[in-house]
Amino acid sequence: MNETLSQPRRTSDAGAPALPPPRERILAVARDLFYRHGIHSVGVELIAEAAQTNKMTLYRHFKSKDDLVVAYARELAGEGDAVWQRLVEAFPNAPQKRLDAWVDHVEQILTDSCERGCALANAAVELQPGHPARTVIEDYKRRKRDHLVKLFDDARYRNPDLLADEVFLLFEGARISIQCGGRGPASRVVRMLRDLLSSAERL
Amino acid sequence: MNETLSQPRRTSDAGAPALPPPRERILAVARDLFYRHGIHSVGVELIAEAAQTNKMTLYRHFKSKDDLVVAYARELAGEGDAVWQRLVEAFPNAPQKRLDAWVDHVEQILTDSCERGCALANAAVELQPGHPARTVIEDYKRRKRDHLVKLFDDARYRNPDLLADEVFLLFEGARISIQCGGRGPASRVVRMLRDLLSSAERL
DNA sequence: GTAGGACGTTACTGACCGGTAACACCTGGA
DNA sequence: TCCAGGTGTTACCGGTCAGTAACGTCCTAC
Repeated sequence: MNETLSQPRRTSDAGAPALPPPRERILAVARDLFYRHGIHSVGVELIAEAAQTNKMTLYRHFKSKDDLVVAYARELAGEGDAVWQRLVEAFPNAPQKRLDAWVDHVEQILTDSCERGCALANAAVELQPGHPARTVIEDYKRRKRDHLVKLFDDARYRNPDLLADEVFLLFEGARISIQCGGRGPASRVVRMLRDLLSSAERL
Repeated sequence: MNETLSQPRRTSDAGAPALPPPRERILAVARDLFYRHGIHSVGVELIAEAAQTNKMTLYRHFKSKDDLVVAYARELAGEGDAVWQRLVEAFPNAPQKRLDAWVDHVEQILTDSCERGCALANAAVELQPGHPARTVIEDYKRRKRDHLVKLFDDARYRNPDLLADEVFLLFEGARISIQCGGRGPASRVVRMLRDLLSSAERL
């Protein structure tokens, strides 16, 4: 009845790999399952078990499933923002290189790990308008579009706003179309981007 | 106990507006509710009541909710195909006019009634891979892209495939972005389309 | 007018799921 | 040594939802 080691070990004293704290494990698992199967299709119990913990601990860290969903959206948005920050830090005074690096990044996203498109867009589809996570998503998408404008502005394109819209929509369209109809059109989007950027007018 | 007129009248003998048969009412309501609130968020009972009927009748016309979802997807896809068919019939030998009419149609879709983006794309997001409705959606999206290729080919564009991909992705991106972040970028997509088509190379 | 088919009504089942209570356990620190 | 906080375990509640059974009612066609 009295099982030793019923509680997953975090300290690495016994050769067993040290686990991150439960909150991190839960978020990591939620991220994977929400993305792969959708938010509505994944129950909290499944998440807790996959995170090697249980529902009670989950509810000690998140007030509700909706709260977990908000944290999920915030994490994704935070990582997206971090990408931009790293890009700016890596090329603070070389906007063209920054732009090239961003296109490479897009290419990598679209070829690896994009089976189900953009996780935040998918979440927006599943979540009713008014859900607290939706503002997180909408704010992030606006920020992303603004980052693009700045990127093209810094790279001295003539029409950064219009160009940003175009690139933004192409990217969004590529990811949504990957999951309904295959990679056909999306596979050529990187080539389109490069052509578009090389032929667009500059100051 | 014995209510007269408990069954909605279909015959138009008493001034009451004649109702379409139950199956049509159910599909019409499902279409509205699935689109506005998402498939998972709408129960069969709600659909039946909104269609002025009941769950039993619904299950006499559809084997299961999944079956209803498939019919929903098929209806949407069928209407999309009908648009193309009408376009071809209206301008059988005037590809340029056909193209212009299609752009007008896109403009109309994006300005009216697109609050929640593309219903089929949303359904694909909500439905697990392997759901029978997904093949309907994927086939339709592929067909749509092929129609675009033919449209640009008929209009004697130099690179119909690439152009079709570009236009397809812009349109898809516009609709997904409308529901996560507002109409900002999407509001300019029609202008982009016209610019793109007028500046693309022709034979 | 009668038989059959389509529809309405009520009630129910069984499963799932979000969320909570109560209690036992282990660990680290004072 | 003992306390406190974080965690695990079990069991449970209430609600929702897909799907079904049984029966009554109406309309239509013959």
